[in-house]
Amino acid sequence: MTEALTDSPPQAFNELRDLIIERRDKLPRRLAQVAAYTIEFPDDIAFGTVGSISERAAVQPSTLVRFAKALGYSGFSELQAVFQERLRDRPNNYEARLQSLDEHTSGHSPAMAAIEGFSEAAIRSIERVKERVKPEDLDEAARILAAAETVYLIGLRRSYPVTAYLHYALGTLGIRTVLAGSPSGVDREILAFAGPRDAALAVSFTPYAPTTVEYTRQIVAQNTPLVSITDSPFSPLALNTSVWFEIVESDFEGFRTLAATMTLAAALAIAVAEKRRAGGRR
Amino acid sequence: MTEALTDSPPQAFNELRDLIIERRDKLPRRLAQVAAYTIEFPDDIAFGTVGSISERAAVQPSTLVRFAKALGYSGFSELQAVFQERLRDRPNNYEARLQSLDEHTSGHSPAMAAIEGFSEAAIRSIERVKERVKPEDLDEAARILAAAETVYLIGLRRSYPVTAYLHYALGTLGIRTVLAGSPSGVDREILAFAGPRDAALAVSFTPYAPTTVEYTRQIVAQNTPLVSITDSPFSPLALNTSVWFEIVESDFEGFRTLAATMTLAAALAIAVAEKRRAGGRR
DNA sequence: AGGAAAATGGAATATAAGTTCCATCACGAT
DNA sequence: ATCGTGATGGAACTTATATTCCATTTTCCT
Repeated sequence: MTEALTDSPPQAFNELRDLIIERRDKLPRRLAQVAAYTIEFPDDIAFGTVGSISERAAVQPSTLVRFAKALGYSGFSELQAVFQERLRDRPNNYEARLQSLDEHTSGHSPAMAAIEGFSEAAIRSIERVKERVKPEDLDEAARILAAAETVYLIGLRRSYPVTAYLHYALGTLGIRTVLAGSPSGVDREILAFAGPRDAALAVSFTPYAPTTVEYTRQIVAQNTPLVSITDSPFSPLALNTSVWFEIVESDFEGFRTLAATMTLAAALAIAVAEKRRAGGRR
Repeated sequence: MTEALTDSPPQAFNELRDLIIERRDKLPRRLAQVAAYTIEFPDDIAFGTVGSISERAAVQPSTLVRFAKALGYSGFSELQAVFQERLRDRPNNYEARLQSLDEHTSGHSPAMAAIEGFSEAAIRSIERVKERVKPEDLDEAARILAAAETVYLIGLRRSYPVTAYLHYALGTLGIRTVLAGSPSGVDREILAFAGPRDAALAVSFTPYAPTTVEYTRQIVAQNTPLVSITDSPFSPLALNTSVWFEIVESDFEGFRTLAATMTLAAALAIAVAEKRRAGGRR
């Protein structure tokens, strides 16, 4: 059996990469060839099979196993896992930024760790909004809300701050809104006033408050156009809705911020205001 | 054999995603369950094996194959390939990513410009929080709030969503809160109950709502410790306050999001909860 | 040049993976 | 209530994958 390393092989891709580069010229010919291939086509290592990779790298399958063992892994699969980790859970864009965040985090007070953790989660979430929200949807939502005489805002529990914000934001922009979910408790009666010439905006995340779902049903039944913000295509709000947005807030220690949702809400408010200005008064 | 589709199944991830979402509610129970899992954990589909995925998705291995076939693929492996493509050949280096981001930005609809603009503003604001907030301040604020019998939350207008969020967040963490600023209009009387063994948290930004300023004066006069979140050292809230945080939300076209404030609020909530847990009950 | 040690290619093997099949179950129509 | 269709769970089967083994070649030292 080939010699194994005394200490355990790297689990992080970057370390592994460094190790391969460092060892490269001490390795025998075929193994060096594999080393070069792994550095050049890391994605292929992550997804390929021993057979397919060996073919493309022009070596024998057994050579790949040897290579992994020479690096201290128990077999090729173990080495492959490291290459896969690199591609996993990568929230597309801000990886580098987040990584530097992680480095800062360690060694701080628990309070500061919370700040860093939530910042990281918030930035990720916002990034995702940018990627996922379709311009057409935003335009359509803005059109609906801009055309409404009154906008009914529906949001309970965690979603309530969002509707409260929109209540404020749309209010300052001269758009009449009615906020459901406040402690008044007469929401149903208020929502009964909504008609086809109004519009409603509902916000709800898992676990969806039954009341919110019920309200949206009522709204739809009254032929009032509905725009929703929710966290999954399978959310009850995503059905029967004129337009809906998917927002996935990353969590930190099981707790979620509202940063991304607030960002979308702000954009929506501005878009509505612009539509109103452009489309003339109604 | 199960029915196959007439036209070929999607090779691009986004199309596949849309297809799954569209078909979701027409699928039988177990297949719908798989559908939800694939949307929620696409990375797992890309890297897992039929065995491991079926275990985590709580279905039989055969169900995964059925799911793939129901979508028109020849088998699970073919569907998996689409999930892998999504992760392959993604540019790693930071600059390239940012560049592609910029390219997306320009030439989009005004609606999308709003999303991009607010996202940028929000991320910048959050990063500033990270830099500016002092760990000692956060610790001290958490200590004050954790020691309080009741936490009084003061926030009007744009700040109201923040206190509403804290009302919810602290509530779920088992901390008694009273929310001022809601439409009830009896805030002053409610705040009169606050004493030295309680604490208050006030949030206010320019232009500072006179009512908020007045409330904080009242609170301080009653010897209730006060934590503030505001946007300038010269804010009326920064004076006479036990601890205060400076949050500057970047604006986009004169409009401000609450992303950074929400992030700080979340961190504060967690920090308080941890202090409570660590420090025993009072 | 001769020999030992290491490296290599390729076949053999054991393991794991994906797929198929069938008995059973749930549900809707008659 | 009964029948029939479709869905489901789980075992059986087939394929392919990673790993091991060994004969052969290469390398390097004396």
